[in-house]
Amino acid sequence: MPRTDSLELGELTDSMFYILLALTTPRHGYLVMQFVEETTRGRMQIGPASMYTIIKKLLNAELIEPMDGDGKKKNYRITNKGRSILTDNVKRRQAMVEDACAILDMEGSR
Amino acid sequence: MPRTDSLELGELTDSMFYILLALTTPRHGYLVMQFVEETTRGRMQIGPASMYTIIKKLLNAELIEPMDGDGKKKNYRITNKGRSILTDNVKRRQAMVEDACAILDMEGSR
DNA sequence: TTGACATATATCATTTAACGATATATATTG
DNA sequence: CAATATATATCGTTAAATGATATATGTCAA
Repeated sequence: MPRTDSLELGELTDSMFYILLALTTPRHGYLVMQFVEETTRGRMQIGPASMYTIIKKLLNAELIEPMDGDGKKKNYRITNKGRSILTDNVKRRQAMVEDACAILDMEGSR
Repeated sequence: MPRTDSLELGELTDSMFYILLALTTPRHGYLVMQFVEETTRGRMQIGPASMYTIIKKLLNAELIEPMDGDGKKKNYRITNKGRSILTDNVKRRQAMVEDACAILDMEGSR
């Protein structure tokens, strides 16, 4: 991950990927953490340190934007730029699975 | 990725994933670099620094093992443990794509 | 034959990513 | 009222990737 900022290349880490996915619906940080744990059925979980660190980074890169915010909760949602990068990354990951399936004996990508 | 060693959790980074995939056929480092660039059609490339750093790590974790070695070339191949972790990681990545497709409007995972 | 380029391996130092630990504050509920 | 859940935030550390660099051999064309 290092040496070059992954976002500058449009590459999302796994954590960024799921956080962006969560923010296709407006949510605040705590809900995002829950979303990730639920939709991955516990496969992946993101704690507060990672959460808020990454939120800050995604805001900075304008892949998400702040919204209204009810009380002290801060809501965010994905931007068009964010959505575009997210779909690119879905395709990139899909390609990885297909590459692997072609080389291993595994049946197609689903 | 930090804080906890990804290999101890059986999680492969993208680079490790492709290097393991390359070593389903015995190859030496330089060929692995070429393999990655070719099978990803340039999408991903791994330079020598990453290559040999990761090879060392995969050897250490016994996901790959050394072979014969012709002259100064050092050949490696995936172990059973490595293959098992690789297929787990294909499934994990497939699940990510499916999670994303279910939430975005994208058509199924292929 | 010599200079350029490809092949092949290796290490160091740096940057970025993830995250455990910890702190703070409010809301809920038993 | 105390415990737990909700909610956000930062610091310091560990791990991952890699640019730069070094070395050595092989190949091939001018």
